[in-house]
Amino acid sequence: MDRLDKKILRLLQEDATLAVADIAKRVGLSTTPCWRRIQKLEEEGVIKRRVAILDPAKVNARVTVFVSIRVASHSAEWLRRFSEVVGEFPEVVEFYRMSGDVDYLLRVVVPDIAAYDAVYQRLIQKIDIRDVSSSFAMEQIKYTTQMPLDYLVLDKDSRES
Amino acid sequence: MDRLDKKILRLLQEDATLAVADIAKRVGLSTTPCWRRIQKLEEEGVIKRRVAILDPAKVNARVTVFVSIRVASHSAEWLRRFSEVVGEFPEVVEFYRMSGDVDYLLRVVVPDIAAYDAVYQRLIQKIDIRDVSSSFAMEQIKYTTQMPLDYLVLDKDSRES
DNA sequence: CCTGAAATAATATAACC
DNA sequence: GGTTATATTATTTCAGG
Repeated sequence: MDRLDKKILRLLQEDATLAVADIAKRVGLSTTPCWRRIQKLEEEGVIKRRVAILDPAKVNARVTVFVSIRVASHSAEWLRRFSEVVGEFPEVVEFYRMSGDVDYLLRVVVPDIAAYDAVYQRLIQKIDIRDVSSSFAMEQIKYTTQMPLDYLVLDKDSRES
Repeated sequence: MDRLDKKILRLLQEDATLAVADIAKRVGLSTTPCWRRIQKLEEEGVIKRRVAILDPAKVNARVTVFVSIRVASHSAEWLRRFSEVVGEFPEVVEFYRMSGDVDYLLRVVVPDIAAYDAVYQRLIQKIDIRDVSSSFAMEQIKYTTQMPLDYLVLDKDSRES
């Protein structure tokens, strides 16, 4: 991964509809080698996918709730089951295992508080949780899918990881 | 927005590289009307953009930190300034104004704890914050950009909002 | 608003230096 | 890495239901 790959990634994180020829121009390459780089980045899994980003408000997903969870059990089996259950909820868009006070943190997306309560009820019914605390977001001030590329380690010989 | 638009959105949220002809087939349309629907969804802003999703680990953005912030001032001017500053940090990928105990919540993405500390220092140097609390994620168990479409309100006459 | 055909323009992909 | 073909797709147009 070198400087040019980084530039390409930056562009594709911004706008994945850019034509390869456009990207090539901006990066200072001709289209074929640029295309080959993009292929490689996809094969290596650096680029995982290309997706459409929707406007949450326009699909009635206006409210974000952060759900802090403290659990009873800490077994691997319990976590497996928990992950499975959470995976079934399309309203849960992010799910982290945390250090410290809270064991897990969920970001849940719903149209309103009532819908959140329904999700909450379904969730605690499916799985045993010791303690749940919900925090509501009033406003999403920033949201991006763009990873910071400032920490990328560049290499002359594009290695995989 | 009708049932077919919803299907289209579902597909494009999954994979934005699908050819219009493919989508059309899966949705049960021929390509021209399907293409027109996609155009319309873009014009209406339901589809905001198409982006490449990178593997955080492969671009050295392995660590997620949630930063809870309590502020000194609650003025609109302060928030404007705060938003501006936060916007300059590519490491801050999500930023919410919260209700309740915490005023703001940030999701910060960095390679490691040391890098987080550097971000933290830069941040509190640029802006006056009363209280900051950082929680580290040990593992990202789920992350998706797909909004749940179960709450979409369908209409015979595709209206804008 | 839909189907389907058909023509054109843009782009991706492949072959070759 | 570049240039030049070729194959796919997107995009537009048209006739008709």
